[in-house]
Amino acid sequence: MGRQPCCDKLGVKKGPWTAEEDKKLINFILTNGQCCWRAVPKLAGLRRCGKSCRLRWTNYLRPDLKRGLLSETEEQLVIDLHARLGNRWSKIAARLPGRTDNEIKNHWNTHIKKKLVKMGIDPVTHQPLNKEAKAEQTSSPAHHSADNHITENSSTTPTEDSDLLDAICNDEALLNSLWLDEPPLVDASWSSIPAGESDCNISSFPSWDNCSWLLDSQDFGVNDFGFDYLNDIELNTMNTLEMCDKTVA
DNA sequence: AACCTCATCAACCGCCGCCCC
DNA sequence: TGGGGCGGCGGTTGATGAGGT
Repeated sequence: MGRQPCCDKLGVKKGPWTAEEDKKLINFILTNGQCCWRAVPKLAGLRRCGKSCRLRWTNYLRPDLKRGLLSETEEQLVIDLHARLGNRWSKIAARLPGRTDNEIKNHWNTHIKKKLVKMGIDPVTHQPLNKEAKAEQTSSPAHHSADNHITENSSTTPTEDSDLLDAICNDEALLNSLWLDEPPLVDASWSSIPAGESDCNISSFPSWDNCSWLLDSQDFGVNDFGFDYLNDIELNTMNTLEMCDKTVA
């Protein structure tokens, strides 16, 4: 029936990734860049599906990922974007540098949904759950009521956060662009590497000269520390650096 | 200490749309 | 132009840990 599976199921490993597999995948992408995910498992020596490799990389190993809970500003932004875009997690994630669609989706399902219900807002429609809201429904778009509720219930939000959110929410050009396939509005993490620091042969990546920290500290994203830390790490990771260099060479 | 329940999140599955031939 | 291949997306699952009894 239907289409063929994305990869040969025989001999394809599933389940959680091991550190060894992560290393192989990182090394391969450092060397070759992101290309032809289907071929990656074979070339990288992994018994994994190409999709699995892509997912592992984009959701966990990518160096520009933030880890940890979403900040209040990010959460508010997710709520507002969801009110306008619905479950288009990738579109929403594109507006939150360092966050993945999977992460946002998970956070939505585990935290924000409950939060909204607690606030009396339907997380699907962003309309008030009580009936008196029905009149309002006819006169105002979904995002307006959601905005109002969120604003009313976020008295603890710092002023600058509100300003940022307002600026984003009121920027019609930005919102319109969400429907287009424009590049992210803000994604400094890939472009913040000062010129000259990157000797890497992967032009679209930030500097990977000091990448080997990743092999030992994969549970953290670059943004947990800021890029400056890379220089400090360099001194402490010379041994693993050598390993990385050998692999690249 | 042992068991149970719930929450979290990494990973998988299947569908869709784009691109190329 | 349509069929196949591939990447990407969103929904869902299941392993694991935390908290409660």
